[in-house]
Amino acid sequence: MMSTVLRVALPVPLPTLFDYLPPSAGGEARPGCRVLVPFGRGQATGVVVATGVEASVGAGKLKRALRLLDDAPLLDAELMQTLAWAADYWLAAPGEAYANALPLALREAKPLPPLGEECWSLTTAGRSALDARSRRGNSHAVLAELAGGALSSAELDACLPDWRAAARRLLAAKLVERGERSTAPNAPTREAPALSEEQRHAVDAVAASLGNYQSFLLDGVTGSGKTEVYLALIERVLAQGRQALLLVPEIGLAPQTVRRLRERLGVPVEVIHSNLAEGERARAWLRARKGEARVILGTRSAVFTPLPHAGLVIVDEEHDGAYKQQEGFRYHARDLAVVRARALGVPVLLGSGTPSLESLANVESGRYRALHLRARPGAVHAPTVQIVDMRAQRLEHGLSPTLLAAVADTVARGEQVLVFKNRRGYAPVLYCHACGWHADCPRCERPMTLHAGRRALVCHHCDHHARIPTACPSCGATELKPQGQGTERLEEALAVRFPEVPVLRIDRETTRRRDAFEQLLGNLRDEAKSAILVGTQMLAKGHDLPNLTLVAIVGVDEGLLSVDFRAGERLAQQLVQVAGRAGRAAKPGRVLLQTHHPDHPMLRQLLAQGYAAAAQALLAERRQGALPPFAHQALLRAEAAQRTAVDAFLGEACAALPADHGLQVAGPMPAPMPLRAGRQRGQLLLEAANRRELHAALRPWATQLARLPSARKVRWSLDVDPIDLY
DNA sequence: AGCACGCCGACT
DNA sequence: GTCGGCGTGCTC
Repeated sequence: MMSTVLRVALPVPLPTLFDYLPPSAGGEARPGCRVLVPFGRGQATGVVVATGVEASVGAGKLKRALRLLDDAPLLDAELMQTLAWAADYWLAAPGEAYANALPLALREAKPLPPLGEECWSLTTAGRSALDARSRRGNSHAVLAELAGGALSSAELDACLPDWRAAARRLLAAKLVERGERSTAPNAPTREAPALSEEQRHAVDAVAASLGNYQSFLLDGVTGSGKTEVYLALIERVLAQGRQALLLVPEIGLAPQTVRRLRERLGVPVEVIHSNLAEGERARAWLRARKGEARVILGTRSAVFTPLPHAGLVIVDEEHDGAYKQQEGFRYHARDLAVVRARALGVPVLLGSGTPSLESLANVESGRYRALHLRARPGAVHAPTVQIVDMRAQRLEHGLSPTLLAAVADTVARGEQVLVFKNRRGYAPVLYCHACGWHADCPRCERPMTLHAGRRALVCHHCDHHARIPTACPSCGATELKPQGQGTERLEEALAVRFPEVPVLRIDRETTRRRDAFEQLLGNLRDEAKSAILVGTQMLAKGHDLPNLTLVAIVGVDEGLLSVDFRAGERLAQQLVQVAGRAGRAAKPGRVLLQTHHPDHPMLRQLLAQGYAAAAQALLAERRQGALPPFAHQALLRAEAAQRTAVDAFLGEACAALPADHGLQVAGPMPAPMPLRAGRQRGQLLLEAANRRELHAALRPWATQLARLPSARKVRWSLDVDPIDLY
C-alpha cells in the first residue's frame, strides 16, 4: 500500500501539483489550508488541494511538509472548486491560480494579521511629550491629532498626508502605540431615491432570483441609473443577511462608488484593489471571509474574495477590457464572476451601457436574461450627434472649422467642451519634409511620439526616450515637422484660438499626481464657467460634469481601419461612452464626430440607430466570419531576442498539436507588432467552433509545451479567449 | 519562475 | 590562478 499524501499547489508556473507527506505535528490538513513545505533547496508556502490521495511519485522522492499554517481552510470549498475550474479553463499553472486568489500578505508563512482596522493612540509618555512640546514638525502634528483619541490610518491619511514616517519614529520612541479596533459603520445618511418604472422592473427581476443562480445583463446607457439598481439590490441582499460583491474595472471609479455605498447602506463596505497596501488588502479579504464585510467593492482581483454568505455578484461596465488579466494567470474576472455565482448559487448582474458582444450573444442564446434601462432620468434628451466630414475641409491642427465654430458657440454660452483624442503627446510622428524620413523607435521600429513639453521623442510601445533631432539624420535638412495630432497639440491650438477660456488637458501625463484629476474636475463640476477639456479615454468614464454640453471627437479613423476584428466593437463602445459625457443635467448635449470616413457603415448605424443596433450588426458579422463569440480562440505568443528562437518554438509547438485535433490553425506568424522593445515576437492562433473541442485539444498540449526544448529560449504564454491579438 | 550545477573567457 | 557568463536540469 502506497502512503497517502497531501497534494499541494505551489506558486510556480509549472503544470503540476506536488505531493507531500503530512506534517508530523499539528492538526488535520484539509483542502484550502496553507502549508509550509520544503521545495527545491528552499521552502515554499502552498495550498492543500487534496488529502489522503495516493502519491503520484515514488516514495523516495516524497518529502514531509514542514508545518500546517491554518487550522481551518483559508480558501473554502467553493473557492477551491472555482479555482480548479479556472486553472483548467485558462490552461494556467494550478499553483499560480491558487496563489492569485490570496492577497500577497497571505502567501507568506506568517500568522494572519488582526482583523480590525489599524489605529494609533498616544501612550502616557506621548501625552507628556505633547504637553512638553518636545517634538516638532510632523511628529508634533501626529501627537496633536491623537490627543483627542485614537485615530485609524485612514483618518490620519485624511488629516495629515505625511504622517507615516513620523508615526513610525514615535512608535519606536514608545510615544504612540498601534492597536486595532473593529470598523464601526456609519448609519445611512442618504435616502434611496424613488426608482423609475424600468429600474424597479430590473430590481424586481434580479430580486426574484435571489437564492438561485441566474445571469442578468443590465443594459443601460450612461446616466440611466444603473447604480441605483445596484444599490437597491444590495439593500435587499443585506436585508437577508447576505454579502454582495461589486466589481468595477478600475480603481479610479471606486472612491465615488464607495462613498455612495457607505452613505446609503450603513454596513461595513470593504474596498479591495491592487493599489491597497498589502496588509490592508489581506485584512479586508479576511473580514470578507469572516462574513464581517457585507459589501465588497473591488477591481479584477477582488473576484477571488471569499463570500461565505454570498447573496449577489455585480460586474459594472462588464465590457471593459480591464477585467482580463494580461499576464501570468490570464483569467477574465467577468467570466469568473459568472462561474462563481453559479457555484455560490446566487444571481450575477452584468451592467453596461455598451455590452460586450460576448454578453449579447449569451443573451441571444438564453444563457443571460436581458434587462434594459432606456430612459435617462437626469437628462432632458439624449445628445444629438453630428458627423463632420473632414475631407476637403481646411484643418487647423486637425480641427475643422465646423468643430471650432461649435466650440466657440458653446464657450460663448458659458458652457464646457470636451475635446476627445485618444492619443497622448504632441504629434504621433516627426518626419522630414525634405526626404520623408521619420523618427522610429530603434527597439520597436514604429514611429515615436513627439512630446513637446518634455522635449523628447517617446515610444508609446516600450517607453524608449530619445532627444528631438535638430536636423534630419538621413538628409541633413532642418525641416522636421510634427505630423498628426495628440492631446498636447490640441491643447496648444485651442489655447491660442480661445485665449479667454481655460483649456485643461487631462491625460496620463497631466494627472500623474494622485488627486490632480479629481481636483481639476471637482472645480469644473462646481463652477458654471466655460472651459475646454482636452483628453484621452481617461475622460470617457465616470465623472459627471453638469455644465459640459459639447463633446468633440477628433478623429476616430484609426479605429475604423484597424485589422483587429474587435476594433469596431471597441470603437462603438468608446464613442458611446464619450458621447455620454455631454449634457447630463438640465442642458441638452451635442456631440461632433470628425472623420474622413463619414459613410462608414458602422458609424452610420451607430448614429442612426444606437449602440444596440450597431452591436447586432457587428454580431452578425462575427457570426458570418466565424469569429468570437461564435468561435473560440486560444493564442500562443512567444518572444525572444532572436527571431529564429521564436520560429523554432512556434514550429515545434505547432507540430506537437495532437493529431486530428480538429482546430483551425493560423500561423506560426509574426505578431501584429513583430518587434517590440527589441524583442522578436510571433504567435500561433488556434480556433474551434466548439469550446469543448478546443479544450480537449489544448489541455494535453499546454502541459507539453513547457517540455519542448525550444521553450527555454523564448518567453511564451498561452492565452485562452484572448481579447487583444497584438 | 527560481536555483544550483557546470564548463569556458578577462581580471586581482 | 579565480570571478562570472548563461546553458541545462530540477523542483513532490
